[in-house]
Amino acid sequence: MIAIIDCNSFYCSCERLFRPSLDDKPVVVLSNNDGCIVSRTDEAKALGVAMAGPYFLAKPTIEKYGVATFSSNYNLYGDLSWRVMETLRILLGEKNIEVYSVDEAFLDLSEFKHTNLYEEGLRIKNVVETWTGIKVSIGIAPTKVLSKVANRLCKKNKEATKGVMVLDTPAKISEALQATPVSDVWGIGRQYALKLKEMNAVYTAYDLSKKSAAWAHKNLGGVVGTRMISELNGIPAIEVAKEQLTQKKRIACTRMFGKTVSTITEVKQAVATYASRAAEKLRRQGSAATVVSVFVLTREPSNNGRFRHGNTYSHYTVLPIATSATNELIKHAMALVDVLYDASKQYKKAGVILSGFVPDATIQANLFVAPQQNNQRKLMSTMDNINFALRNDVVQFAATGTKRNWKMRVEMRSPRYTTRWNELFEVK
DNA sequence: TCTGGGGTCCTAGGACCC
DNA sequence: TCTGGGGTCCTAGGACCC
Repeated sequence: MIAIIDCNSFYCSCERLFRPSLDDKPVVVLSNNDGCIVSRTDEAKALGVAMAGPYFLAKPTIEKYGVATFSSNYNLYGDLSWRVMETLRILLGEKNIEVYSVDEAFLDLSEFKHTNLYEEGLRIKNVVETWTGIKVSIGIAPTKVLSKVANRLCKKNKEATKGVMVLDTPAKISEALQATPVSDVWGIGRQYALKLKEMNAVYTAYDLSKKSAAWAHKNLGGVVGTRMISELNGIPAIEVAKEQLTQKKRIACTRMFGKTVSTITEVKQAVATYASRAAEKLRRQGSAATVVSVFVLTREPSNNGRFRHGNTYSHYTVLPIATSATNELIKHAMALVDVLYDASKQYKKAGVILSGFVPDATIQANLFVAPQQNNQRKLMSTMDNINFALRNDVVQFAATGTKRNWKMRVEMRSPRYTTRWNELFEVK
């Protein structure tokens, strides 16, 4: 059996941890740039605050009811996420946990064959909540997709389930599938939901489970679809990952600008900053990149009242020799901006994506690089160490600029209680 | 006026090889 | 002269996830 453990309204729960007075009050957390609502509590939901909706639309409701509102504080959430996952590792053993996202993990429960899984779920939930202060819900079933179904239902009915639901018989599974709209199945997104609706006859997860594998292969993205049918029928087709994927295949740093910008200087400063950030992540995982790509997103005039994204323009460079050096990567990224930039346009967003990774060690062993490149490596690691120790990006490349008009807004961020000494929680 | 960011996997189709 | 069939690798694009 497989469990999915999921933190309830995770970002909001993190904020509540340091503001217990908000425990039964509505709370929302905003995305970067204070653009969208990315987390909301049940109380905020009850007031009609839309999930993933733009902040400015929800603002009247939020102000009317005095909903506590926070900008994203990723340092805080990352640290609390680590505490939750560490608790699970202690309880179940590292090899039985797959950390799926910042607030979710799959657990392989095959070692608990002979115990009462509902009781076991309650126990895990209890320990996590006691040790970390973060409330969680647990769904347990024979497959990942079904555990997600269980998790969703137990969240919808916290009182009766006490936050744990086990689907361990065909009858329970069938009942749960009938109570789940097909659009809420893990793996069915907007496009597929629309397609299934147009095709008629598939409204619930149960309806979908009765479709053939061949049908799903044809209509739901090939093997992805056949796996889905198998999983819904209780036959595992998506393994719990045995080893954590620590090496990313692609590293991106992209941001909306705080306001639209139009000069090439501003675009370049932003892109240089993102390249620096991406390069740091790259070095942290011990990789070097052979592909640098840059994209920019423009602001388009008048959208007729309907939201529309601007157009994106992207371009990439394949490097002759892989590198992890910030200055190298910035240099290539700057050349790409020169290609992409159009003075007649206004820009809302830009991003840098690194890919084509090789282990950084191979660079060291390369006899054909000039000796300066090895000095560069020392410079990079010194920079990373200083920035890590002081936690404030004190050492930077000049190309990233000093004024930074384009920097995103974080107007309502709470203190980084657990990761900055000078923002520690204070007790009188 | 104001709509996030960072990933993954899969498929189709083209280029190239023997 | 005959121009098949199977394999690999790459890229772009589409779908999904939280």
